[in-house]
Amino acid sequence: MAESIIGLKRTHYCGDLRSADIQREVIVFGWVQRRRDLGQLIFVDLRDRTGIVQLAFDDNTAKEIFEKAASLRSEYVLAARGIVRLRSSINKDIPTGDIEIEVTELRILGQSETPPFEILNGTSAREELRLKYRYLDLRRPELQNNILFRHKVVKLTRDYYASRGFIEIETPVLIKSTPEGARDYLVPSRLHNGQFYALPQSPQLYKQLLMLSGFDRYMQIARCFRDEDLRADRQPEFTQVDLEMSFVDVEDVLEINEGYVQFLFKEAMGLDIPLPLPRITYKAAMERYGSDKPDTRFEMEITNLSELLKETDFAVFKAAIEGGGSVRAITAKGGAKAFSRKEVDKLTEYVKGIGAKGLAWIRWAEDAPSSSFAKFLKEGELEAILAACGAEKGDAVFIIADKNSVTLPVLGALRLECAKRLEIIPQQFNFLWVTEFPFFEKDEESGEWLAMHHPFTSPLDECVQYLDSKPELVRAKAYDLVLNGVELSSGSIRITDPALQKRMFTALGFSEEDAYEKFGFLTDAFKYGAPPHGGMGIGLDRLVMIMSGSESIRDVIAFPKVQNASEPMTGAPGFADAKQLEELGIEVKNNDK
RNA sequence: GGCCCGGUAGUUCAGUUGGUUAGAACGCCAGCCUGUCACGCUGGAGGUCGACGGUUCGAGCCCGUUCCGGGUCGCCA
Repeated sequence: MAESIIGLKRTHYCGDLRSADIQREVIVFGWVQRRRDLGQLIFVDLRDRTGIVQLAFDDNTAKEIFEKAASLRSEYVLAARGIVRLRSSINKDIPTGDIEIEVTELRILGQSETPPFEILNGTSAREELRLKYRYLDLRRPELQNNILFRHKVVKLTRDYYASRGFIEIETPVLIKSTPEGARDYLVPSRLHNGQFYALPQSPQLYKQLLMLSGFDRYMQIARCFRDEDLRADRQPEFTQVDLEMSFVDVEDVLEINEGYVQFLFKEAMGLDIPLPLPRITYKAAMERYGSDKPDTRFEMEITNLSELLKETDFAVFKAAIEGGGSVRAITAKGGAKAFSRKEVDKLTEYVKGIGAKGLAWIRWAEDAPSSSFAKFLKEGELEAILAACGAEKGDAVFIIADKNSVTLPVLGALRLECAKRLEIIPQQFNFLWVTEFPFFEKDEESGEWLAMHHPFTSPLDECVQYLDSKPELVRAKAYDLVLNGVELSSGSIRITDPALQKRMFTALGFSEEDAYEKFGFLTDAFKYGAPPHGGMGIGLDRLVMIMSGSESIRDVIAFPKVQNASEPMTGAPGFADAKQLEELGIEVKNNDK
């Protein structure tokens, strides 16, 4: 039977008590972490969100309280009143380790069955089980600290942007579906059978309209939804720090957000992030790192060997170069030893899995380098390759020859893979702005030009001339903020000139009717005085994940979803009952419960 | 949708070449124990080996199908 809390008011959190509190009468609440019963002496570790304090029961304890203490089990919820005293043997491992509470009143506020797994840091219970009992897993200090840390980040975020004149405004969650980009989550309409709302992939259009309304600087901690497959750093619903500013260009947006990064890391972690943050153009990022989100915590940059090898006889290299592609390489320092022939075979399988036809390699372990292709080379070519790559004895060189759309991303991925295996990535926070993204992206299948960002992204002023003639040359006022190889944030300056917007839609292959049907409310709005504006959205879950050193985005979300987008605790999604479906005018196959 | 890894006691795992009654640790239950702090000691309970089917005299182990979880590629303007 649970006892009443009436008459008891907490004086302290468990983890806050210190030797300064000795002799003080305190009341604490918490969960039983562990009971150590020595017969005539019982110790109970009581846990709340601040930490653990030891309750002591001995021959001074009233018989009735002592017996109650003996009946305690793991995860019982207790109220304890008592006097703080010095421990006779001190535990240096915890902050409250020099004191304990001599209990004078004990109430069991809630009993507990034996939990399905032990609630300990570094628990070995598998995640599937922990997610089913998420409320128990969240009792573990590890996860609890993540959630508390997230709260701190959110609060600092609001503080920072509010202090810079940003206004927090909520935008709708039930919106009109726009058939662009990711798959929308749809919500059926009861009042309009057969019609659907969409959940926002981002508040993009609303925040632009707020700029037109004159709010000038907007921010929102916004929930966003994308019905796509999950990853370790991707959830179907996630949180963005969503921002938009009027009367700005690229520089202004980068500047205010650099300030945020510096403020946040200083206040939340005591770290100094030097400004300005480094920048790289999309083109340079692809050439040097084979990625539009390079991890700059280590070097291993890509070397282009095409010029050097343009006269080569080796058919694989020759074909790539003559076909308009390239031969490029990365050099893994110390890789000759780390990557045995067997390991190289694994890497070969790895690159084949991501689109390469094969992997050419050089291992320079002993006196003479061995390689997979030396026999096809002319005299001196191998040496020239090694020199161009800056390779020395002990290194391994990996070469991909193919179209640029293969060589670069494959080497980019291989670069990361090698760095992980070599364990050369230092624990630090490397920010990087990637700027001047291409505006268009050619769809490999259809050959059509698609917008790489959304169609309201403004082109760079000097690129506007190529809009109709050479789309491949058009670069956008679009920028990403990358942290340790993770895309944290994406943003752009938007188009505000209706005429330019029209050209944009045309270039993207929208008919005038199509464009009006989908985005008419926005283009109409732009007729009534649109200030220049731009903004970005910062992935809050990813940010907190990296700051807290978590391996998965699930570790910084209170109730995350698993890979098939279900939620193990509640079992969502679920079937709807027939009446609901009927009201919505929906017929469902397989609606078996 | 493809590929890779995993599923054996409440939990984490071991389980030999297919062979008697499937083991260990932690947890749980009971008893003992006055300074523990991962307390200790003694004893005990606890199993649909994810599910279904097949091969076999015999399957945790081999084969097939399937379910569940994780990672990844596709996908994510």
